[in-house]
Amino acid sequence: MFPKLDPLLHSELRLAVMSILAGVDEADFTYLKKQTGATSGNLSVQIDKLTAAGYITVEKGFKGKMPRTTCRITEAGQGAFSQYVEALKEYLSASK
Amino acid sequence: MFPKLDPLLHSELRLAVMSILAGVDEADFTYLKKQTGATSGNLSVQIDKLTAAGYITVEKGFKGKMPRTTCRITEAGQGAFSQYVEALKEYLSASK
DNA sequence: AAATTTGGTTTATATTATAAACTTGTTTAT
DNA sequence: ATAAACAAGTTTATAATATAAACCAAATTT
Repeated sequence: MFPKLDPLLHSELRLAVMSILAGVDEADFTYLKKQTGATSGNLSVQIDKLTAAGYITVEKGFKGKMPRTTCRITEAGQGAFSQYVEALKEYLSASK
Repeated sequence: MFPKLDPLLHSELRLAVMSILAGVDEADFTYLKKQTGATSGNLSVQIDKLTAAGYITVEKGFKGKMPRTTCRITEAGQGAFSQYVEALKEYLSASK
């Protein structure tokens, strides 16, 4: 009745990050930070976890002389996100 | 952009419990346990938290000679659940 | 050239979820 | 009548998670 929710996505900040990345081609660290309102430390850790899971990829480069970390969602990440959304609907609509 | 998700509801088991209670007049401990597949210990703890938050009420009685714990959602609980659902939608549809 | 800002990472702490062990009482079998 | 098994939970311990605080290196500003 209640499907298991992917613990990697059932986290406020990681979900927000995935939600942003799902709708955009790429986004860099500072953009994600601004949009989510997260602290750098928290964001850094959560990005690592999503990367380790293969849900996103991280590319490190420079924008001029400043470091720049760019994130993209992967196919696997898109799939997991969709599945999570579907699973969650079961929880939200069980009352019907 | 991303509203804060009520941490009391952003938990797999508590959300399942609230989801069930939102659609029914009352439900007892064993019913909730069967429907959610949770262990007794986990369920007991999460019910306590929902009770402490005022989201549900617990009534202890007997069914024949056996103890029976009946749970109901409160007005506050209904409200918090609805708000949570609305907030969550922001996360799921940010990609649009 | 000192101070500040940018863009992060690492480490420590607080919170949470979960499971394991225990309790109390009831049925069922011997 | 008594022991064994079961029901319905609670309490306590452990593992996992989230979050914040502290730190670092390089670039920019004053």
